[in-house]
Amino acid sequence: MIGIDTTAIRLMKYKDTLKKLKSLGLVKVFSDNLADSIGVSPSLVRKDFSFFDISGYKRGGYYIDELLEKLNVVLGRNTLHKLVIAGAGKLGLALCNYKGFQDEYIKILALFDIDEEKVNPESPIPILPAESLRAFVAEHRVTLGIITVPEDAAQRTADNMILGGIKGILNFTPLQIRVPKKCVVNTVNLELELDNLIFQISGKNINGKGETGDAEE
Amino acid sequence: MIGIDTTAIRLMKYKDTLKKLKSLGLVKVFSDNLADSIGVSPSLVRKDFSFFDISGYKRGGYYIDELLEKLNVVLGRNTLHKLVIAGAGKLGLALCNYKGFQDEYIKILALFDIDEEKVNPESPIPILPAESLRAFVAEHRVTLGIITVPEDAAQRTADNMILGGIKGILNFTPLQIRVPKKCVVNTVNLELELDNLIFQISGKNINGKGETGDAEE
DNA sequence: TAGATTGTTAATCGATTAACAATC
DNA sequence: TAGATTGTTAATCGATTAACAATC
Repeated sequence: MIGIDTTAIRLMKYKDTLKKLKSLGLVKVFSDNLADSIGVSPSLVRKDFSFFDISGYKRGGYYIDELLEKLNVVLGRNTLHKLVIAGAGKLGLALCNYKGFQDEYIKILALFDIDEEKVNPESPIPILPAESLRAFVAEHRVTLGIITVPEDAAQRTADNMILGGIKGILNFTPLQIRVPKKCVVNTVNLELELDNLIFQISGKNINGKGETGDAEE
Repeated sequence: MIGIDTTAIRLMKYKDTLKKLKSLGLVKVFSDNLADSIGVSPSLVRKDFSFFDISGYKRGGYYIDELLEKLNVVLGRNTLHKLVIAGAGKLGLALCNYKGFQDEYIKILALFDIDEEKVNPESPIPILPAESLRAFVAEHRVTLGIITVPEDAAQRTADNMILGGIKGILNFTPLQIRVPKKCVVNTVNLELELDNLIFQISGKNINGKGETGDAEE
């Protein structure tokens, strides 16, 4: 939620809608349709596409297949992304099996843990010793890493990932991780998500100053 | 990331900084200090506080203890919040043990699952059958729910939670859940977080149009 | 052709910052 | 008192929307 690019998120939502429209047999779509489906103005839809040099047909809208393909390119979904997870605790294992991460273009190669008891190279997705992280990443040219290790090991783990050649990190610790400019860290702070929920329901009960969510009647 | 109130997030960051300053022995803080620590202007810090009727002392800044207490009230951290988790899969169990959720003012009362094999009322945090969710929530006056069930059961689960009296839901399915206006749903879409990371590193490699993260050299 | 939709420029809106009077 | 910081109003900035010429 911090530093997240709102345009990219809209592109992903367009993609979702397009997939649903396609499954209904539709072939073309207008900026107006997409705008309605995700709750923005048609101008913004056109501007988003235009920004990424995706053009439609005056009077004819956009062809769904064509649009999907172009969005996939922009979103990086036309090449395979290799991924490792540091930390084979409950969260790491949960993410490893998370359905949303099973995708043609995402491959989870291994988990890593410092605890020898957890190491198991024979597991369907091997669990390897933490000290082999950097070499593994380098050898397999892994580009994405997920960090679910304890807070005090987070920065060290990130450093190793980056030395190995990882370009993007999804960080599940509440810590602010520092990386070189050429890399990206996105932090998912679950604690903050819960805090935020508590704030919102507290606000609703006490006075009108709490913010409204994405709820509807 | 969607519909999140940026002010509340800043308040939480102020709180974090304040706790750290306090642990260093500091007693007072100026809007300038807090602004630096979270990367906004001092005016915004003062405006945030002023919005919630938190006032300081001209020339004297703010007293850390006083500020922390007031922030806790605004953020709802002065009363106990009862919580249940629907779905005792890997993610549900991981969250149940998540350190960030262990807090004086948060109490996880139970998990619920439709799978009888998983049910275990004797577990430290009991795992109960899904059909008892609504009654349990009502009986214990639970106000917060976390949803980690499969997508197709998400809306039904949310409905039950709300019928039981839950006011805020943290939704881990990619589905848009509909709730009455008096309730709040925040969605943590892990799939989208990974997608977004992929977009960012793809953008960095292909052209200059990808967005930068919160990284630094 | 007439009508409809894109692509883009100008206008609006909201959030953040700068500036400054009040005052300790 | 003189100097420094708050609280708030005006200015700025960026993101979204409205409007419209181009054109299929």
